[in-house]
Amino acid sequence: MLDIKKIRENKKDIEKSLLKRIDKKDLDLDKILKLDDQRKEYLLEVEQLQAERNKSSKTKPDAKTIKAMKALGEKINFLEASLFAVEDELQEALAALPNIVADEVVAGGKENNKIIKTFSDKPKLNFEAKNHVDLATDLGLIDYERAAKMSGAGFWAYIGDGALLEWALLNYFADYHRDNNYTFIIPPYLLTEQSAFTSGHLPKFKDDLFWATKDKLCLNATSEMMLGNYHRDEMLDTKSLPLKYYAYSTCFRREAGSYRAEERGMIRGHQFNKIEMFQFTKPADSWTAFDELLKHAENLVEGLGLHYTSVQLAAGDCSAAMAKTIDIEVWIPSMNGYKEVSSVSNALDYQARRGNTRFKDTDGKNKFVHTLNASGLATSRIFPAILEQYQQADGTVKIPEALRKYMGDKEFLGK
RNA sequence: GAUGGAGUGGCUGAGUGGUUGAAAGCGCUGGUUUCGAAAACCAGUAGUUGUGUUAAACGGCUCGUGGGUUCAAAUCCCACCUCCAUCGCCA
Repeated sequence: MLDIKKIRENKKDIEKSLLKRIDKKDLDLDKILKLDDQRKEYLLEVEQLQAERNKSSKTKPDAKTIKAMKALGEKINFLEASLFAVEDELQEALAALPNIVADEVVAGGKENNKIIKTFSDKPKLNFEAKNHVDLATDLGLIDYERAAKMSGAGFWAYIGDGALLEWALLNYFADYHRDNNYTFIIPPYLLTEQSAFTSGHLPKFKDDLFWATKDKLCLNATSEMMLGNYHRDEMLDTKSLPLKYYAYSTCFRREAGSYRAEERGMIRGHQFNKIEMFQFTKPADSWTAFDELLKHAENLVEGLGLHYTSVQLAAGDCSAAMAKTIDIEVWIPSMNGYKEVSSVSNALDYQARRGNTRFKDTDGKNKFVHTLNASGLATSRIFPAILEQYQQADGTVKIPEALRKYMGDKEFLGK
């Protein structure tokens, strides 16, 4: 949610920023300002009448005043109906606007994304390399068939060393964040409609979420949904900022529609595990925090020795709430491409405004915090990347050094 | 799931229709006193929003949330949420 006051003050700048990500025909700030003018007009009128009524309600009024106040009450109700209608319309129009983007974010869609960093090289596989689905199945790490029997397509079960590898990854991530003094949260996995709305996933992603309709709850698609709500309607202690969290949750996504053949296996499933980093900062500190989160996410992938690129997204490819996003994409040889393993984003005050999360600044004014999030990391693409990038000619997979201590010092999968 | 109780300012806690945005205490801030401190005493101390130059001043709204009754609601009515207690159920 953008600040109507800022729209009023910096209309030109905001317009210019928004046009980087949406079409001119979808943008009408003048209409929004006009609605706000109208809102104020009604508000003033209503408040004046209310003041009049309050004055005569201080003491017991006589019969004549009661009659007059009754008429006044009806007038107030009538005006209020108009006021509420305008307020709703304004709210809806404001909610439909995406966030502004940072200056350095370029206009346009995916085609304008820019690689800003490349780590390591593509591994040289001087033999007939297998894809991760075959590797996982041949090595007995993942059971796709029985998972489908139990739960249908789009699910898998980790078994044996596969489960240990998954567990090792999560431990490796969690330990890293713990050592950086982030606070660990294991949130509930089901959330209310209100929370999904606050996190910005409703109404847009309604069909991408799993619903426990009887209880009016939905399964979280990312713990970002929970973390964004964690301090909803709170006044944070200024001294406590920045608040740094990492949360583990299983994530559930309907991913309705069929997958492309290349997205077989665990590249895109209904359920996966992810640790998410999240920060609540003072406005002045959010870009420093952004760099920190990016560094942490990159360190995690680098610690596993995986070849990846960091990509700065163009305005149209960032999700609506985000002012800037950098994706970390890991190399999946069998796909001859890179797949996202982390998305590092700064929402500025866009989410905080929706969630009403504020702090009292040194000047005594209440201000909205800035929120940032970054995966740190999701396992479901790291796992395949490890299998494929670390596969050996004999069909085994070398386990990245950093994970071995979580797997009984095992060196190879399949040996 | 059932029954009962509760939800008031930073905290504790009064308040069942009319100058109550809210007693009192605690806490906090300033002052008096003191070499300094404590104690005591005095004064101040909710949020949000609107008009206004982010002044002064004035106004609206806010006693869990949302509706309703009334000229007037913290106070009466309805629904919901959360917490506590007891009972029931329980992978």
